[in-house]
Amino acid sequence: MELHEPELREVPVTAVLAALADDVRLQIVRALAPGGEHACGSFEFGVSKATRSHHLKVLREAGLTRTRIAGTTRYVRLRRDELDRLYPGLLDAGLTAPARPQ
Amino acid sequence: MELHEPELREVPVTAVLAALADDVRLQIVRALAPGGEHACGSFEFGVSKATRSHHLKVLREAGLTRTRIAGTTRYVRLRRDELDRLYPGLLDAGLTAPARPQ
DNA sequence: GAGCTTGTTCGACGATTGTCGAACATGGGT
DNA sequence: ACCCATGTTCGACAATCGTCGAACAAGCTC
Repeated sequence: MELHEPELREVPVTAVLAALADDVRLQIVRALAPGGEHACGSFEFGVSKATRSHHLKVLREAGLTRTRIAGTTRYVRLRRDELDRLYPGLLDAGLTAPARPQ
Repeated sequence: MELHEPELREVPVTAVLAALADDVRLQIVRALAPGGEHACGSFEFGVSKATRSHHLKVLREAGLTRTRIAGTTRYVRLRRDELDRLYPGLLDAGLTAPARPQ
């Protein structure tokens, strides 16, 4: 299985921003933010697993996450260091903002 | 004429991010970034004026810009201070990144 | 008032996006 | 070998988005 994990600097900024501009994906990023690996199946955000798989693909191809395959499960982690180096503050903007206004 | 210019904290982060996740709008923001007011018509980015008007509306309703009406022309400016206070680093991420990778 | 300039609004269109169930692939267990 | 668990991929669908030309609105100038 080939996983497409682009270099962050090769991803257009608009693609990174677009990847973060979705509620479900932002929830995934929030869950990933404290660090460590999470199994894909551990994300329970009220969408089907097809949809979840789609969102994880968007995040990965935008250079936001990295995925490790172990047997049948896949572990995802945030590329925080790279993100913070290339776009300092961007991640924090999405993380610290209230999920919903007010 | 009523212009809808929401409080920034009342705008979902995803809306702010989505507003920035477009090439034309990012070019507008870049042009606005140095400061000062720009007439709407001063943006020449290869789109029709209908499309430009649409993008400026998206930016305004996402809380990114403020518009002053003077006669038949409208002057737009970036809400930089508010943006930087609420989402430090977010604007810079979009501004400092190369328009196109490489 | 006539005409020009600036900008918005109104369909319309094609493309993209988020969502799902179903089918498929893969790698354990027993 | 068979089943089960974990994920991906494949249509399909509705909704949203970016785009345009045409029509409209409002204000300036002569």
